[in-house]
Amino acid sequence: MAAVFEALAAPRRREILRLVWDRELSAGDIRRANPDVSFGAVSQHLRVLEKAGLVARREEGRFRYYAARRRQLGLLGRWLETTWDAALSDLKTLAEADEAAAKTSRHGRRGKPRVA
Amino acid sequence: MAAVFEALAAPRRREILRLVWDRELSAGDIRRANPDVSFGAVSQHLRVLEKAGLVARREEGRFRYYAARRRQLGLLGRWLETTWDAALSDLKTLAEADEAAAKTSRHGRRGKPRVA
DNA sequence: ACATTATTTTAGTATGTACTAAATTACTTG
DNA sequence: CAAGTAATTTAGTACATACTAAAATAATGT
Repeated sequence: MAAVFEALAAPRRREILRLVWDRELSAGDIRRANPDVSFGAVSQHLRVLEKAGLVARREEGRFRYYAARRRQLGLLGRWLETTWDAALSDLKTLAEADEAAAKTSRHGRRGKPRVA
Repeated sequence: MAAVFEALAAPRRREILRLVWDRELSAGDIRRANPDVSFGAVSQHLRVLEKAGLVARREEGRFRYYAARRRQLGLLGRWLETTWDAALSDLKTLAEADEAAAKTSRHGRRGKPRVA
């Protein structure tokens, strides 16, 4: 359990886990999705996730494919999913409110955008 | 979500959360249950847990009582419970195996104890 | 064999954080 | 009010860790 929480404490690793949640990606794919970080860093994060049992690794030629071990995560996995979904629908709600406001005023929003 | 995982990443905070899981305890009680750490450290941990929404704080006189916010934890809370239960039953299994071994040999165990 | 591609490993650095001791705030009681 | 108790806050330190650059490992293609 300790390893699981330690692994999920880092935002970068949560992002990686989410990235491989419903598709298998190679280490390079994951690097490409995180261009602001070095390949070495990604590789290190993957090792932490793997040791925590959060992702599975499959070797194929010179590629290493990673995928979330959703089955073994059980309730924790489902909690993650609902949390991610909630965050998404919050964004959706904001966007819709924005849309409605723009329509009402018949002008676009001014001032600071609501979402950074 | 970030705050939740960051809070649960520290073993000491997981222990405190577990301590207030099914009873409300004062900061002093929690300190007394963790005699190897200073009161200041406990207080800091409690603040982290509270900011993450994991525990609720109630003031009464000069006491501060803390309790886990189990309701709001939903599936995550249930996952924690099952994990803690699993760890417990592992210990139980070990103890029973030990007991059986002792009975079979009609002597107590020798050598290193199985659980540190 | 050599160059190329994919990934991991290592060494070093910089920031984050768990901790302590001491100062501070606030309630309670003689 | 003064003394004692409960808890928090602050400043400082030691250790953990996220990161980078570069070297190492390994499979593929020419």
